[in-house]
Amino acid sequence: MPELPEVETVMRGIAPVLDGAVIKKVEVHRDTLRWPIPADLAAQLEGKRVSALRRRAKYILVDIEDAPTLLIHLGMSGRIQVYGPGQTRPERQKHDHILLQTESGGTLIYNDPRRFGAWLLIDDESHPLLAPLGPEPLGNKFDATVLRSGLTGKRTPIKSALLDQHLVAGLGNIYVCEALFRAGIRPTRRADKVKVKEMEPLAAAIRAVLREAIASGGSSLRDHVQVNGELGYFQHNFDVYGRDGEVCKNTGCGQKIKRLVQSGRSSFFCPGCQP
DNA sequence: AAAGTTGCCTGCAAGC
DNA sequence: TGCTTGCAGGCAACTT
Repeated sequence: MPELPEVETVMRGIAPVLDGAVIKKVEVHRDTLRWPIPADLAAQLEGKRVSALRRRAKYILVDIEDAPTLLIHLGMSGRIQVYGPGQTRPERQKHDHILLQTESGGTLIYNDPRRFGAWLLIDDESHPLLAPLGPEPLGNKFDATVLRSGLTGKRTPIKSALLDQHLVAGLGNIYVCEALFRAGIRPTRRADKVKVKEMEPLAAAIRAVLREAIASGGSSLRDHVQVNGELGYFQHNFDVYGRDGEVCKNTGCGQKIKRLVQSGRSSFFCPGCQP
């Protein structure tokens, strides 16, 4: 379920239970996700207080007092559910790999059928997973200039270039398609052929698509202590993603959305609006 | 039952 | 020619 907006939504959703909480118990029921879960995870976290929750690209970072930072990635199918002190949580389900309990009676459950996710302990952002990441698209270091320099000389399709987390961090397959639609750029165009005057609209489209997705995901969670990552995507209706054969939403266009495969991933675009 | 939101790694090709 | 870099494809494991 996770691109940047979904990860942001999950992070906000777990904050009420985790932020400032003291971790009482950590149960690990699998030794490996994408990578081995640190054998000393429980020992490192138990008895420590969570000092902050952050997001970097598609990673959730849980800062712990007097301990390494917990890095969580949801991969393709990672989900997190949290239960407040008063709530009874269900029996452990299939693919519930990690359970975390707080002193105040909160519970966090990590479920991940495909196990492409990650739970790691890191010292700081110089960690090899984080250091090479590009700027946050919603931060002040991302703009048209970043795009321009990042796309120069790239013969790969613009779609692939934007999926590269080293150019800009946090975009995935869905929101790249959505952003390119808004910017009126066909996903197959060579990255270095995207014009300079298209950079600003593209940067703006990326920011807008992500902001709106966060807003819609966040609102769906407002009254839920339970975090369900699916809400982010579920509540959002996309302009092109998954709409192969359906009519373009732009007024007066009337053309049908097309699907194609680039580097093994589906792309969706409007032939009329994305020349 | 084909396709799926993730990212790392490989092997090959292009370019200098 | 040999090195570096970049890119397309494969893969991980399971659900719908």
